[in-house]
Amino acid sequence: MKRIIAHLDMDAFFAAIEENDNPEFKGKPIVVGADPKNGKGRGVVSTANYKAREYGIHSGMPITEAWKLSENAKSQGKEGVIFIKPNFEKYELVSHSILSIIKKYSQFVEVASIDEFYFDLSFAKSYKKAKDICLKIKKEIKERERLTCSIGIGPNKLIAKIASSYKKPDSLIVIKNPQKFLENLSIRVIPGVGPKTEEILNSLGVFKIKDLQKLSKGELYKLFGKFGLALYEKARGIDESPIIEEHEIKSIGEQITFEKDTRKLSYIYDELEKLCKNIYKRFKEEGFDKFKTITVTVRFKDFETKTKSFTFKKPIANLETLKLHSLRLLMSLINQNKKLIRMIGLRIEKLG
DNA sequence: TCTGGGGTCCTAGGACCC
DNA sequence: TCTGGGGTCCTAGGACCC
Repeated sequence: MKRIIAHLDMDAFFAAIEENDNPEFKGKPIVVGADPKNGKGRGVVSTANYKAREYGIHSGMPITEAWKLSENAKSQGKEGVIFIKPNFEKYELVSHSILSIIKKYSQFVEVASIDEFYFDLSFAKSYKKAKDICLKIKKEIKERERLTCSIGIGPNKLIAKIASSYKKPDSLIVIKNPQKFLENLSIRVIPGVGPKTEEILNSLGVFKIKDLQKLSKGELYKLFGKFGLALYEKARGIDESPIIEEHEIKSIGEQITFEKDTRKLSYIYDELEKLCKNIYKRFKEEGFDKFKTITVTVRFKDFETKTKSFTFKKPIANLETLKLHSLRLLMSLINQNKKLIRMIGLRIEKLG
């Protein structure tokens, strides 16, 4: 049985929602992300709308850099960027609405992130019919939420995913011949190939997927281990991974970057206590009542990042124990050196 | 003035058990 | 002349994704 898989990716999701909610933003460059604080803010761009992308702004970029690009644009008589803090509760509601639309058309849906979904359309039996279904989904999302999305359709999740991002925004692409489709694409479009893997492959003269296809399984295994074997398959458009309808929660964590690097212990303790309380609250809300492992992270001024974790012999259930042990782990990390601290984080795992 | 916050998965060495 | 060997858990770090 040949599968037909679709991947739906919302276009500039957070920014598009904000545009809809604030008609006065229409047609203007918008950045959802950290507060730029006149060029002194800490954090990055979460989503830039397409107008802001024309200024060279993109997600992941330091917010200070986006702010500078906006100032430059203003000095050239162009419109300044509107900076907005993200409202995840709001985006979560829209995400649920999108999911409910997709579920009207497909029984098997995977929520890959707040703005990405995989779904199975094998029952349609042909790419033609699968495409018609996706056109209807796009139309319904447009009518109900006034948002556009890009959809890729192919024989598996890998191809569907690459296809959905091939011609954003507002696209719908069917890939009938994965081999040919992949040939001239950059290795970077393969999920799991990030900056490090790209650099290693580039150094071997591998830039496009057709170059990658020339490396043997053995060579890739030597370079990347288990991931290398997966890469061998991906380069050929092969991917048998299933649609996962329910993702189980494996860990719950939070982190906070301070406005200014500090070593003021009373302040750092207070922040750690807040992390404990928030995480514990979410842990309870998710219906868990036990955890076994605590991991504390400290990022120093120079960005060096250390973690320390501790696993209890028996599962733990109370907030006081979390506070006590996270403080103990934090202290041992802080006492490793005298550097100012930029960020602290806390995560609990082995939930039950 | 660089570099968020929420996650998952993998690796590698050492401990420990049978 | 010998220092097994496989499985699993814990810990720290790193790559990657949105």
